[in-house]
Amino acid sequence: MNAKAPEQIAKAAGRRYRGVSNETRKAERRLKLIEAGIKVFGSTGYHAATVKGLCQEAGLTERYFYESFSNAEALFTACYLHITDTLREKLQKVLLGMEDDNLEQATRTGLMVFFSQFKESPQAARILLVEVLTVNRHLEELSLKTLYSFVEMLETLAKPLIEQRKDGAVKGLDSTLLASGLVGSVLYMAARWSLDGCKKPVEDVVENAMLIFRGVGMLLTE
Amino acid sequence: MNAKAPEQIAKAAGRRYRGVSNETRKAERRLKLIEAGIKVFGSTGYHAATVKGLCQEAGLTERYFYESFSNAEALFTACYLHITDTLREKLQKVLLGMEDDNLEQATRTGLMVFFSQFKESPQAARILLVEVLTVNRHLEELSLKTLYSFVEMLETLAKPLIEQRKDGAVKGLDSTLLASGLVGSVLYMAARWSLDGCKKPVEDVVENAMLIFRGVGMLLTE
DNA sequence: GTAATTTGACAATCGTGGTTGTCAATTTAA
DNA sequence: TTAAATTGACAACCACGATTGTCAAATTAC
Repeated sequence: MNAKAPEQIAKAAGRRYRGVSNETRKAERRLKLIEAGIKVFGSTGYHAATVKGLCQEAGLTERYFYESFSNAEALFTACYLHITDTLREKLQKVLLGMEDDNLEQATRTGLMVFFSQFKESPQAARILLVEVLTVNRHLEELSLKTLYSFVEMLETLAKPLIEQRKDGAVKGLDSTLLASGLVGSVLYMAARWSLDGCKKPVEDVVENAMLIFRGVGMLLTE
Repeated sequence: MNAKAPEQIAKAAGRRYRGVSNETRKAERRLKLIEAGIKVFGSTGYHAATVKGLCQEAGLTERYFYESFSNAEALFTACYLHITDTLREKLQKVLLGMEDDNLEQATRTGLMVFFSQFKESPQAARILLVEVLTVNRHLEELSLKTLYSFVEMLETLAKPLIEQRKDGAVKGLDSTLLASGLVGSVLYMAARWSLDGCKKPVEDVVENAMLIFRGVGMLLTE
């Protein structure tokens, strides 16, 4: 008996309030909570956050917290996905318009996007890099998968270079390991930059990062 | 009235038990707790750890926990310092015997020490890199200082290279930023390696890391 | 041997925060 | 206008773990 009479369906859909539909209101609240989550989790840290505090930051009460999320972990997960999706989208957008043969320019652009996003929201950066590792096993694994997806982007970009080296001229070369190293270098440069208040212009930071990428590229090609 | 009669001093010193002195027993318990802390904090994470659990792992009861540490944070701090001190010692020992002019060899040796330690105790690695950032502000700052001290080691090693570049041929070069990037690359390679069960021989991992270092070195010298 | 010290096990207390429940005020649909 | 839905504020309940306290068994000093 799951079928419902028309008026029951209408009832389930809820009524408009302040001019907005039920679903829209709910979605707005959810988004507010995610934004508050990024702010709170990213500044005081996941484990110092409380449901009450998250609600206060979002300007909502507990009732609406549990409407959208079953607990703080669930909200955190939503925040994390929100951040990675946004970043991935931005990266893909700029990389799609790139020429295949201009690896240097593609790299530079990708780095620019990353560091800009980082400067824009250090809280998001902290969630992305640190907090996610300390919430639970599930999120730790998710983070590894995500990191890996970025590593793969890098490997795809650099594929031409590595192919040339299939002859084994660099003994024991492990492209995944290498790409992980490059990703790590970017993250730590961003961390240092952030600690110093992001004073140095993004362009300069990118140039320093490019030094590392170019160095590796040079060793792989010559 | 802080002066004590001789017998009171003797009393304060405690009596021997199972053949060991008071202070020694206390020190042994402290060490046991630190070792248990590294194991527990490094596997289940700082925030999932409980005092009872730490005591159980150490084979001691709460009484002795509070004898040496006022709370879990205090134990964590002691664990962290234990790890960094050990690592720093090891690094300094191998680097002291190095020739000044053989930068490549010094770097390789340093990396070897680091990756070996990492393989030996992934728990220590986790504490060093992740957990420390999520305990409290104080430890976060301590971690930054520590990281910075390693960055400085690197900068000192590489000083000759960077001096050559004082002429500004590399625009906007920032040695601290660059060194942070290199440290980050090492850490992330270690993380990836660890995730894959540390199957690949340390030597190979070091070679891949050397690729990044050598690349940077090359760009800085030529 | 005996009293004092040390240890081990564990109960008792207490504070914090997650989750649920209540009620009055606001807004809507009719 | 009026009943129903929605919202906001906040109290109530509950679970968990930190810290302290108690007591008996083991060990020592004399």
